[in-house]
Amino acid sequence: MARLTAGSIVSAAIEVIRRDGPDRFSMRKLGEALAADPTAIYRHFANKDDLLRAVGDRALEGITKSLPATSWRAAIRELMIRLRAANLAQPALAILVRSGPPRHRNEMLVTETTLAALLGAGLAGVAAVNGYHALIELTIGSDSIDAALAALDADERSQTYAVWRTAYSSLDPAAFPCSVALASSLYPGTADDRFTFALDMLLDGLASLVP
Amino acid sequence: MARLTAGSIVSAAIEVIRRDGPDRFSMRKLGEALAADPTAIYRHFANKDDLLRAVGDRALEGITKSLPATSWRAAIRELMIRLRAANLAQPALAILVRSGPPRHRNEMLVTETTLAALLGAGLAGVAAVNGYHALIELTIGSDSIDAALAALDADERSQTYAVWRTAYSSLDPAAFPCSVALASSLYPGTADDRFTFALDMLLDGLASLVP
DNA sequence: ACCTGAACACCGTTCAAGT
DNA sequence: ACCTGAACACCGTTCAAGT
Repeated sequence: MARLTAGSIVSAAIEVIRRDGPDRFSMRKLGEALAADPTAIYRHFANKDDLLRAVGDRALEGITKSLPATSWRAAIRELMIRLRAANLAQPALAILVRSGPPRHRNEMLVTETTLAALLGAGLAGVAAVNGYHALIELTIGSDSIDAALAALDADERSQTYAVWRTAYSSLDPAAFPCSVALASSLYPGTADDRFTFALDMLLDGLASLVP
Repeated sequence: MARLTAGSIVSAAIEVIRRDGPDRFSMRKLGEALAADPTAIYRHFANKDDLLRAVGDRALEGITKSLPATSWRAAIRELMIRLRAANLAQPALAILVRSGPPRHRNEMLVTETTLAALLGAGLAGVAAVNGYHALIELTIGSDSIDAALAALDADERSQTYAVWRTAYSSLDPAAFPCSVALASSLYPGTADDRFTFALDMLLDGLASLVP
């Protein structure tokens, strides 16, 4: 019925993912949301991965705008925090690291902005590239770890953490002394807090490369 | 026919994953490998996730044995490199970070050994816990990024990187100057090299917390 | 040019029935 | 006690046929 375009398909996909969660997203459901046959989507995207990558790029819209200009470090820190937030809001997209070449504008802008900040800090080209890859590995990688729990509401999430802590505290203290002693401290704060700590530690390490 | 046990199911699953790749692993295929009905597996494992977690733990067998005793840093570095290697060898298992409480011995040992090393370095309990989470986020997270390419052979992998570099080098140099200038340097070395660089940077950051 | 609909080749999981 | 087999409720994708 409705004339399909790449843009309208992406918009509908975002809505379905938001409504049903990323695990329950399917081409059949997307077809239903578009009031079109699911297979019509294949005229505009090669396959589901191709579509999800376009959805992912839409989630990065504007991500490199108005970053703090105070320091290279503050700019990168904020960019990675935004990248993480975008990924967690649209999980299972694995923006920027899917197989297949990078083809979308916003993911390219993340790369460009990060490299520019590291070069601006005074890093040599090779060090800047290594730093870029390290930041992406931590940021995108941690998303894939946290995505499942991020989908839960706050209550379920803290219950989950409580169960996990209990698992560590019930271990044999002779074989697992540190785990038992620190069980109640595990999973401190929010997943965002833990990511930010890791990011700051990594940035500390990268800062030591600045001449 | 054959009497099924949890252990024999895990062994058969490892063989099927090794043979067909993790994406093509299914309960039906596992049933065939066991010469049993696929649904019989549900008598021994609650679901596919539960089974894969047990498979993952088998891949961690002995992972904390004979770590370097020279320093806390060397021990953790080696442990994380091994954890990454185990994850990449059995991808899609996301060892240590699946939802559901940690219940398996080897993943518990990774936690215990890491916490012990950080406490031994002189970190306070809270700092040790934050450091542990940071290390796991980077290590397990980077696995999930690299798993797809790790499954390719060396030739296909270097071709893939070449295509990605070309995508960056063909950008408009006015809008993407750093990406174009550094395109040929992107994805340097192996994915293992890039992970090790990131790990060393993170360990540098954590070392600065040692009193 | 664009969309439909049947079809192919699969999934994970449940549950009544068998031995 | 343990396993089978039918069944349910789905998947992604292809391709000949329609408009």
